[in-house]
Amino acid sequence: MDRSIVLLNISAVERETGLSKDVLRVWERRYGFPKPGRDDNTERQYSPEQVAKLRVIKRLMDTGMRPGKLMHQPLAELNVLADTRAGPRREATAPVLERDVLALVRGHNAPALQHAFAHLLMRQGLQRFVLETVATLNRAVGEAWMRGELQVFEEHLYTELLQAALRSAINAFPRLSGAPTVLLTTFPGEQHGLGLLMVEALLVPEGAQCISLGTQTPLDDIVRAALAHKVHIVAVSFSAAFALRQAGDGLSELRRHLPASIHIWAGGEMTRRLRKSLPGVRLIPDLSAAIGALRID
Amino acid sequence: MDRSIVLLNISAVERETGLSKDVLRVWERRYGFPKPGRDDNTERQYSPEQVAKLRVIKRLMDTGMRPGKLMHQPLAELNVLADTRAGPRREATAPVLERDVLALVRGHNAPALQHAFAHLLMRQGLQRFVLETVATLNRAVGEAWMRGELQVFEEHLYTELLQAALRSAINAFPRLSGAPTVLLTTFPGEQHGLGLLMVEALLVPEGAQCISLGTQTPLDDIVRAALAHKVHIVAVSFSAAFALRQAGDGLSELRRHLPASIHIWAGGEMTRRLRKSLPGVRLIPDLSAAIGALRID
DNA sequence: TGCTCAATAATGCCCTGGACAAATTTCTGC
DNA sequence: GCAGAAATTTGTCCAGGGCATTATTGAGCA
Repeated sequence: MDRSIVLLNISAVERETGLSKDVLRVWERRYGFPKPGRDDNTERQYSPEQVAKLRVIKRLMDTGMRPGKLMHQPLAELNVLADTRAGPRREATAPVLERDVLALVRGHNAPALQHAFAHLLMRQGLQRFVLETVATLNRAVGEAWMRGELQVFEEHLYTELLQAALRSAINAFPRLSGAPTVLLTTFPGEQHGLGLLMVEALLVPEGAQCISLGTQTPLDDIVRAALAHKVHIVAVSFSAAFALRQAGDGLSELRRHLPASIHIWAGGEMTRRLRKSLPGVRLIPDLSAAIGALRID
Repeated sequence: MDRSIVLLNISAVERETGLSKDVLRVWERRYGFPKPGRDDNTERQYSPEQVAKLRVIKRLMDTGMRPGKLMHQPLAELNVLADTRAGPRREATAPVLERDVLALVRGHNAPALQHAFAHLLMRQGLQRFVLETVATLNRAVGEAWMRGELQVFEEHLYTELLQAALRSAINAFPRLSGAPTVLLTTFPGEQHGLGLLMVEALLVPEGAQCISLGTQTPLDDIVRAALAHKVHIVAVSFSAAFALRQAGDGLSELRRHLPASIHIWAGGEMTRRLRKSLPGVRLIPDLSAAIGALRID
């Protein structure tokens, strides 16, 4: 009853880390971590420290590392790994912007952050804003988060304000008809919609007509939607965390059920980890590739 | 390997219906439904019909019905129930709008739908648009969906275009400082952000300063965010599907961890089903109540 | 009749421990 | 140095049991 806010049951940990109950239990069995305490009813109670470590582990795994190697390292080691993993630190020239924006995020200065986005957007134009600024900032925010320098709510605020800015800018474009029509969405289980918005922001100025279904559209609904809207391209976005297998299977399914005349694009962080190539699916591991692909397809 | 798109494994059904694997298995054991086929490896394979029925059942349960009663009714019966449950059909006067909008949704006419939203918004103003039009349309869409008259992707398009329209309109308001500051978000597990946007659309014209964290903010991050941003009010939104228990527990936790000077609002469909009152939490079962509450708090 | 409180039933969620397939890594022989 | 086989790692599924909470029913009483 007076359960403290600091202890989470297995469902809560599943929600917060994205690791299924089965995985949490089997890790405990196999690796001895996380080994949560038990409540009166012998049910698992995870501490915030365990959850924090789980989050870092999950994030590292999303970049391709394997759990067996990570599980027993102390949090500090993991953070070092995360740093290394983050790739060579950006040179001292570019990061001014990142540093400033991160400072606003960490300073909880919502109005200034909103203003900064609007300002940059106006100065650079929508496409350049997305390609140069947003892509860089996302990476910086992701890395800061991985290093534990950013709280969840700070990342949420960043994402939310950015989405608002992009949405407004996109809506400001007149909706052209004709040109290629693109259906945008994610698979069930993929909650991150920022990628969709970024693609839309790149394509709309090119004259493409984008129809976004938001996140988590069931596979057969994607098919139905593509046919109903007579789109030329179906673009699906995946964050780094998305399960490789599920993505591959799903994309093959899509390919099998869509007429060959409809192109399929798969974009987002995850696509960089895909080993096998998927016939009939164009990988867009890089945002700038989207514009190029549009001109080809 | 050549798994057809029509058969789903238990994870997929969990994702698509929101019913946990445990629940799916225990229902099968107790009620004999859903009784999926098995693949070569004796793993459950659910048919689309079963999933459709599960969706309807879930939806009915979200309005307070119990599974034992529903499980053995044929789909047709369930749809009748859903109809009844939907409350007295709106009179023949109002539904013109709903009928028109639903027709656009079902006709997959994205440009016209977008235009309709923009038009109504301009004519009515943001607040009236939300209170009168959006609230009504949401109900109509929800009911049509429950009756199986709307596909998932059609509902997605509706939601997405509506959110885009609201977001643009909200952003067009100058951001005032001073006035009460409101933190908006949902609990982990609640993915529906439309409610947040609707509240924001009501409050911003009143001069309130809204800080939205988007959906699914962990509890302690809500607390940290509220303190960091020095907000006066924390507003949490719940769709009908949200687990009553989790909501009650979470709200009590929030209340315990926030200083008494910060008000807590709980809104959304779910709050209509809450039995016990939560001390220190203001229930906003009705959108129009939000504006009133703002003037009091 | 109507109402309160207790007994009973319904329901969701958690647990253990086993099994297996897919993916990855390591080994082996050329 | 490398292809292919063997071993290991890892995620997901399964069965069936238990318990706490919530809803419903029933009994006694005003």
